[in-house]
Amino acid sequence: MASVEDGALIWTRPEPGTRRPKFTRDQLAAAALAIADAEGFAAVSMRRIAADLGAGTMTLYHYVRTKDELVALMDDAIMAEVLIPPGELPPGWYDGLTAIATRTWDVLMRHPWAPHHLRNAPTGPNAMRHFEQSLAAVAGTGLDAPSRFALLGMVDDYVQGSALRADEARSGGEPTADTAAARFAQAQIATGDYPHIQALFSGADDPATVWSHLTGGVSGRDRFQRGLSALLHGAATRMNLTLPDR
Amino acid sequence: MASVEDGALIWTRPEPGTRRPKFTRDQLAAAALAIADAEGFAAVSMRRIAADLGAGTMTLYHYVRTKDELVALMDDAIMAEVLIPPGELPPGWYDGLTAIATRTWDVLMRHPWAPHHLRNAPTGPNAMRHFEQSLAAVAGTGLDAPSRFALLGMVDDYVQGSALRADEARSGGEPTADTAAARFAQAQIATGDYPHIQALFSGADDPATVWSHLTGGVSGRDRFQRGLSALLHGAATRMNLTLPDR
DNA sequence: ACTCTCCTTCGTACAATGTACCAACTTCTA
DNA sequence: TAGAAGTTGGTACATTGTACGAAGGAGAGT
Repeated sequence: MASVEDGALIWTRPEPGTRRPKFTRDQLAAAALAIADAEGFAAVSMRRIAADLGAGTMTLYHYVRTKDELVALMDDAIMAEVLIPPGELPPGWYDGLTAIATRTWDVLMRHPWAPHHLRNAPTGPNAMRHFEQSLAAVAGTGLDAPSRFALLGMVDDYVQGSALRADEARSGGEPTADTAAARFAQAQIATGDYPHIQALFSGADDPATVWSHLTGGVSGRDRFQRGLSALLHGAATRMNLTLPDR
Repeated sequence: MASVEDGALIWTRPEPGTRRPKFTRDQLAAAALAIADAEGFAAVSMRRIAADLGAGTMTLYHYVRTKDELVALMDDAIMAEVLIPPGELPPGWYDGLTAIATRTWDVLMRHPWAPHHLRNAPTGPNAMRHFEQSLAAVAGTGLDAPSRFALLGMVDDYVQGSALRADEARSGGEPTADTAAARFAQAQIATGDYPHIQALFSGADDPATVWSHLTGGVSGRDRFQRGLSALLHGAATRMNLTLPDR
């Protein structure tokens, strides 16, 4: 797989189209996205995308120089979903950032493989629009540039981390009952070497019960929003920002 | 590549050793870790590890069932670094969590590829010890189990997100001058479609200058700790926790 | 209409990877 | 000294990304 660094980014090269190509880059990205959502990112191979499109494998390389570029296209398509439609950004830094972060989280939950596999994708046009939108949200804070930047970074860190961990939990974390991982954990706890974990799990033998107790029946989305709120309140205190009174 | 799910976890199977094997699992993990640190995770192949160890490729499969298991070993080795030595955990939930999170961040910075590639690794013994240690840190808060769990989750989300983003920034983010990505971003900004980004970058044409201005000359580690502090303060407010007066 | 150009398609081929299979070697036990 | 079983590693195969280059087809110039 070629590096991202050689030559110009895909968005700087015009899409083929002087004659009449069979496909567009958007179609390739859509096909790839569909495969990833349905069967996971690992199922996305050049051969597979081409097959779904009814084309020869090497045809894809007329639209894209490497698979990494195709992944960049996938990333940009997802960033488009993240964008808040023009005019719908709530006023005020707190509500604005909350809206953006929550929407981002929702999108990432729809494409759970994304945070993990699109990590190396270069910044595309939609990622830039997202950044622009984020800056717009904090424009009214009165903060200087470095502080605004830092605030956005903190929020982004938290969103990414949450999405990543939520995916992890879904795909074989503690909740499901009889996985090898769960059995191993049970056995380890039974040794008595982990008193605090043991206390956490006390009162229930069924892992599912324990899990729902630990999460307090709160959905992942609510947990995400609570953490976000804590983070924003903490940041507000440190940066002397006004919180909406509510 | 086999799934993690089939059969028992590697830690439940005894290490070969009834006769006199040439290697130990720890040696495989150490060799793999050395390769990943020196040349990136992509350079870690079974053939390569074996070569470095002076063994035939298939020999590795006597110690490990799949490459995923070897990766699990790598992950567990890193989690060992994350553990705070017994007795050195500072008292108090705030200082305890800060110590654990910071140490974790430091370790992840030493193995920048880790947060990205070890994501699917199953929970091993050292990960459990880490969890136990984290629970110990919040034991004195008086919080109930779900709240303690939520607090740790928030911190973990933030640490993972920060480590991930720090790695991203290092490996070809904005700072470096003349990458294809930087040139693309410059060109986009020049269109005038991104007024807020433009304002952010105003006053300097040199990307490196802009970057150092945006980060305010603060190191990644300091930025991490400030965000962590904001998060912990926000959580303290929401959960009625006592902060150390300082 | 015809040809020439070059845009577009895609079959073949190759290097790299994880790993199944199995033969050979080695070491302990009877 | 045999036999059994633990340990090593060579060969082979399927799967991946993609380089190369031949073939098909649309439009321009005559």
